[in-house]
Amino acid sequence: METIQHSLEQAFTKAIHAAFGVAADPLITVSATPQFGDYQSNAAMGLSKRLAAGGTKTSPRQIAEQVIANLDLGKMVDAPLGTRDIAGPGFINIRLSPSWLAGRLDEISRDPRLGVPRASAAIRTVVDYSGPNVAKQMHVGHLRSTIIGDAISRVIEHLHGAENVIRQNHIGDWGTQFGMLIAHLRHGTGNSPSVEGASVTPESHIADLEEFYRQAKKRFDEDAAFQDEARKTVVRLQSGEPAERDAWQKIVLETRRDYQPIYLRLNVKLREEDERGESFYNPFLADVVNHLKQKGLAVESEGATVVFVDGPDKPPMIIEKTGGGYLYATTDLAGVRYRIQELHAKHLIYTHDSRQANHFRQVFDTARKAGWAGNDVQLDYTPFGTMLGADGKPFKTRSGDTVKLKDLLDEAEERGYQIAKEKSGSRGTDISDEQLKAIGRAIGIGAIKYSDLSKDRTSDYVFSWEKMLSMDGNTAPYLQYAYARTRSIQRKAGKTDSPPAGINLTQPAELILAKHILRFGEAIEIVARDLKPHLLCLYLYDLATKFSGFFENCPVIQSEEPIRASRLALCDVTARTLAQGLDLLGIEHPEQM
RNA sequence: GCACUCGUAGCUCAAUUGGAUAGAGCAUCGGUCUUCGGAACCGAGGGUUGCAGGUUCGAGUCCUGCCGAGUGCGCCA
Repeated sequence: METIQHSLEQAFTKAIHAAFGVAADPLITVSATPQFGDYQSNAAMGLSKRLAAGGTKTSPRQIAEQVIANLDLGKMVDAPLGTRDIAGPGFINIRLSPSWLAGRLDEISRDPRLGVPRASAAIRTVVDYSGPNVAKQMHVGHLRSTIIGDAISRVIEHLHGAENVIRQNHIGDWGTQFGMLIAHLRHGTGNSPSVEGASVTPESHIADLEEFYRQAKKRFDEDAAFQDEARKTVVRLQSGEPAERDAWQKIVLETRRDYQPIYLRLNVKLREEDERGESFYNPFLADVVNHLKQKGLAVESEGATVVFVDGPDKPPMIIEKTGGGYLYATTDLAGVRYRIQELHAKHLIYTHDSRQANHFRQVFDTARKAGWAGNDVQLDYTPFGTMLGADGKPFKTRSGDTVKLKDLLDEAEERGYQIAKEKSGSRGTDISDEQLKAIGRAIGIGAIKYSDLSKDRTSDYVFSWEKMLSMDGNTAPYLQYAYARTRSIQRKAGKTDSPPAGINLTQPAELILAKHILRFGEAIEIVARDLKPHLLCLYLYDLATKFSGFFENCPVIQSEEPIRASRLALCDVTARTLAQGLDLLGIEHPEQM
């Protein structure tokens, strides 16, 4: 099923071509205010200029007139457009027919995809996100990448099919820090992590490793001889020495036990098979460097092998260190090549924080010049800002430490549980404690994810429990509540034997809600185009708000048939759209709250 | 020093590849309703979109300069 916007685009493109013999984007957008109708075409002004450049001077309004004279919108409108639909400098306003909208909504109510079209040509996409580090617990620094990357993946899956989206968890399981860690392990400190002790719980393992990491780092920073030893150890590890590899593997396994449960709690789809850590690319790195050398892109400089991406006078990208050893630029280059050549991806997306902007710009630029990423491959870096505390500084614990993700999720679930308990108590309903905990999880985890996803990812955002758990405004609980209300109405209405006789839109609030439901596909397409989940949040918030308006003004259960059936159907499509939207964000939606 | 990102109402955030009169929530103030889930509704005030130019029929959005905040910048990732 096509979106309304796309149908209008086709009709207008045809009309423009018929009138002027040119192909032009009709620039169809949703109208800002109802007085200008539902959609508008903004093409006439630009077209006037374009035709003037070709020697034909025509005013935008005249152009608009000729466009609508050639326009056939069929039953989408009650009457063909006329001069009264041309406004301002040459906007063409389109007011859709209520009966056509009702018929359309009827179709969508029977469509499992709710009017969201599949991509016309499926494109295989790799999404790189999360990327926790070995020997460390996940902390809030990983949160945004993990949930934004997952939401982007889900949306693209919905359009291009799950088989065309490959998640890649580029974990930090390789690199210089392992030289430090292994060297520190070998020298012994009296505080070595008990990486072999089966009697030790996974949690305490990780806690030990973190302390161990701190000690190793301290020693590395203070002791020049130790630094040298660490560098040599990395080289031995990277050339596959068994002793080093053994120590390394133990550390990796311990870390994995920490982050997989976190993904499950976050309702994030990353699994162990999505893992392609830095170590995975180890066998390809020498070849990557050789290839770049052969292409003349990589050169020796001050003992290292580098690519002067920005010219000889600017700091280069280092791909091999003095004395051997590769860096994360080399690994990412190998990743680009692997994803294109082996995974056959045509679209690579990297969801990492904005501090990596320069890094990815250099990697992409080099991958293009090296010939790995051709013109048929799209490379996207989708950066995001920092999570801030109420004080406007990076989010930390009161003592100034980074917040562990596990602790954050514990608190979210507890706060969600308290809300669920309080609300159910005030309503006097009978819900088991187990159910309350499940609802509390949905609320708490949903709130954390939604408060992040609902903001434009490029800017920093302020973390606030109070705001994200509010029942008012653009929050997860508000949307979850709206969903629960739709389901509550349906439950109260009981089973209706007769299938809905069709949807009728008579009240303004019904029409407003219906029009918005019909835009779901457009919203999803925009999210996929801009890779910005907050636009989906915005759509869902508007949907919930418009449902609320409908709910206030249009009695459902108390209405007479056939209005009752029509409104129940409206509730049902609303519910399913909310549910589908929240699913695409990876946020749960309990049947009752 | 160079580069990138950002600057919108008191606060937190929107504004569909440049479109018409810049919108929500919170907070503030005023009002309404014997409720299909009060976790309600209606209304008001609040803006020179950091500043100054420029491009355009049209700029919060694009360009230049300045101010302010953040981030990155040869052997960590």
